[in-house]
Amino acid sequence: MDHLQHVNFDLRREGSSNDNNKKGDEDNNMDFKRGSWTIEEDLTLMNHIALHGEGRWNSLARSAGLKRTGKSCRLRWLNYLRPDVRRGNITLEEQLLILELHSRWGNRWSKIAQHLPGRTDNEIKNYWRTRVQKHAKQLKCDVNSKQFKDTLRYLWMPRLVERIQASSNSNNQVNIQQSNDNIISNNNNIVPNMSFTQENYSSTTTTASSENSIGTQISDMSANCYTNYPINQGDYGESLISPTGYFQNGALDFRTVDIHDNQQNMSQLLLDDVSDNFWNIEDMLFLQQQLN
DNA sequence: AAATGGTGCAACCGCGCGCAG
DNA sequence: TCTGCGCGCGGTTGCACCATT
Repeated sequence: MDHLQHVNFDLRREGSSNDNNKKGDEDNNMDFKRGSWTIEEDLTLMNHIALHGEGRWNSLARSAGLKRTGKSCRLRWLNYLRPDVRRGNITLEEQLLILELHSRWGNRWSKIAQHLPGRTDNEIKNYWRTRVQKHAKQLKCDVNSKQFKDTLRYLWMPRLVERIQASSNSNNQVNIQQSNDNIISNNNNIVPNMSFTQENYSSTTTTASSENSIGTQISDMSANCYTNYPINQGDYGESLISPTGYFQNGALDFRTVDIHDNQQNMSQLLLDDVSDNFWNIEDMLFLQQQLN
């Protein structure tokens, strides 16, 4: 039960308090339990939401008999217990989408998450901080610098597209419509018509590594998100598939790329770091090709 | 085998917005 | 208009796990 690995951690926060109780927040009230959620608490919350739906989190927490703040319940539900939440490795397609959308919107994690089915803003934020910022740090440049943004935009993202295309060529095509019919539930609050027990608990909190049909189908779907995935476009004025226009019709367009403008920067990056597992040997060769 | 350091990620925090009264 | 509450967002924290020494 991989997803429960952290259930008992963070006990240091148990019972701690803070005087800044403002705006009606109950977060710092000593009467509320803090720290890791137990299986029993999870089951209580899931069953209550299954019966009564979500929202009005403070009163929900009270009526469910949970000694938790509404905030804590909401967070637990949205980031962990929702049936459609998807955890596990961020796929290449999702990485590409995150980079694209972040280049457009910045740290608007929830907005970005709306376009990655099953992914939470917290998970995307964690991905950005642990992966992308790490690489910026290793490349000795600020994550918000033009240098690093250019690296993402002109080298990392096209490279991801190449990898996606390479992998999609070797995989069977997926019936997107079928996936769409069966899966698309992002942005909707799903209240399954079932109650949760300890026995079916694990199957309701899916992980990406599990071979359940939902995880597989979502993965299949995301594999095609740059070609024909009918994502909810929300407030996009133009195509979500190619927000910045680099990937029109699924094809790379380097017309706007003047790699030589960044030649000095990129050369310095190459000198600075060749050891990272993201910028592997293949990537280094690719970068050098672009610079020559 | 033990110690140490790095990483991933769940959970917490403060802040601000929107809405109802 | 003002006030309080509910909620969501982005940033931060710190433990468990894992790899390395």
